[in-house]
Parts: sequence; structure tokens; C-alpha cells
Amino acid sequence: MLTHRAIWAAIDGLAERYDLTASGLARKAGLDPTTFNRSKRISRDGKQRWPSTESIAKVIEATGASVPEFMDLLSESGGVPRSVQRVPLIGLAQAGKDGFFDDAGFPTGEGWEKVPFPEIGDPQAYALEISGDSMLPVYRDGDIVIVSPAASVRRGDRVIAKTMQGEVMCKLLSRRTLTRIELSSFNPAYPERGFDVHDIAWIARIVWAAQ
DNA sequence: TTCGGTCAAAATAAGCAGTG
DNA sequence: CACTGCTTATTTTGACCGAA
Repeated sequence: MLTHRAIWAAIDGLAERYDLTASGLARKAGLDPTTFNRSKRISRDGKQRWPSTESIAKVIEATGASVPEFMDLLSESGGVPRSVQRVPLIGLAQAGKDGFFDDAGFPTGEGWEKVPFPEIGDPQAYALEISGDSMLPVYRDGDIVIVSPAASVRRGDRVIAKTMQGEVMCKLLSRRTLTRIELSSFNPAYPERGFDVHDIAWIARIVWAAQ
């Protein structure tokens, strides 16, 4: 439903997602900074004012967001504000480098982009952007998963694991003993891989996925 | 007339030396 | 370090403008 509330909430959401205020977003889009102010949303006599499609096109262009992304914000907001937390986001490939995690697999330091996500009640959770095709057909390239290093991991769980060598992978935990960890890919084209527990730096459960 | 966007001006917020 | 006083940038409001 394209309500007045939803469309403005989506603009606010877009601004927040890119760390801008509403007026900052307008300025970045080459519009007058006042275009999205509150007083421009409801006129003096209480009538609803709407942004033009041209303005919306400009802010999407300026932020580099996609039209589907904006539609997402529209349906999410839907007029009813939802509890949202901002979680750190990182790419799977980047995650292998040093400096992003502490020894226990909790996100640390700088370099994390923040994305808003529905509240999942875990302040330690973070987001990973999937790359590669080893997780097909469950996760596609570009999907975002929410990972909780605090959640307990059991057989059959979808997990993110990092090896001592710095390789980060998204797998299915197929077997776990005191000394061995067996990880299988969702994509049958990839073989199952076994690791000595000492070769795994940390393992964290995927608790949510945006697809 | 109506509807969005722009203009001008005022209110806030954010730095930032200088001082005790 | 904390506190002023000052400057600059950002945000907001309400009047106004041009297109349809």
C-alpha cells in the first residue's frame, strides 16, 4: 500500500540507511535541502504533501540504492514502525582478513558498515554478505545473513566458520565431535570438508537471512 | 486552483581557539 | 580540563513561485 506515511517513512529509512538526515539526503540528491522537511509533508491546513516521483528517483540515484531496495523500505515501513537495530555488515571475502573479529568471533574495530535490521534481540549479531555459489540454492550471491556468534551451534545448523588460515565460509554443520568438525556445502557440487577443531578459529550460527 | 519545490530568514547544532 | 564566547554549518519554518 502506497500510503503517505509509508512513502515518507521509506525516505527517512533510505536516509538513515546511508547515514544521512532527511535534509542531507535531499542535498545529496541535488534537491533543495528543505524538500523533505516535516513542514513539507503536511501543509499548514493539514493537507498531505507528497514527494514527486522525480524527487524519489533522484534520491535513489544519489544514494546508489536500487529501486527494489526502496520498495523494500516501503513495504517494511508500511506505516507501522518496527523495532530496528543497526548491525555491522561485511562481505564474506573481507571477513577473512584480520581486524574484523576478536578471537571468539565477535565483530570488532572499524571497517564495518552499519545496516538497519529488524530487532533480533542479540546485540552481538552482525551481518554477512554472501559471495560465491557454494551455498546455492539456499543462499545466492549477494544475500545477507545475520550471524550470531553468541548462539549455540548444533548439528544441522547453517553456520559461518573461519579457519585459522583466515578462510571464511558459509556451510552446514554436518558432524561435530571432540576433535573433528565436518562441514558440508549446500551446493552438492562442492565436497564435504572436514577440519580438526584446532583449525577452526570460530564458528557462528546463521540466525536469519534476507533473500 | 492545486501541488510540489524553492527562497529567505530564523533557530539549532557543531566546531574551536582563548582563558582560568 | 572545564568553561566561555565566537564563528560556521545544518536544519527548520512559512511565504512564495511556476507548471499544470
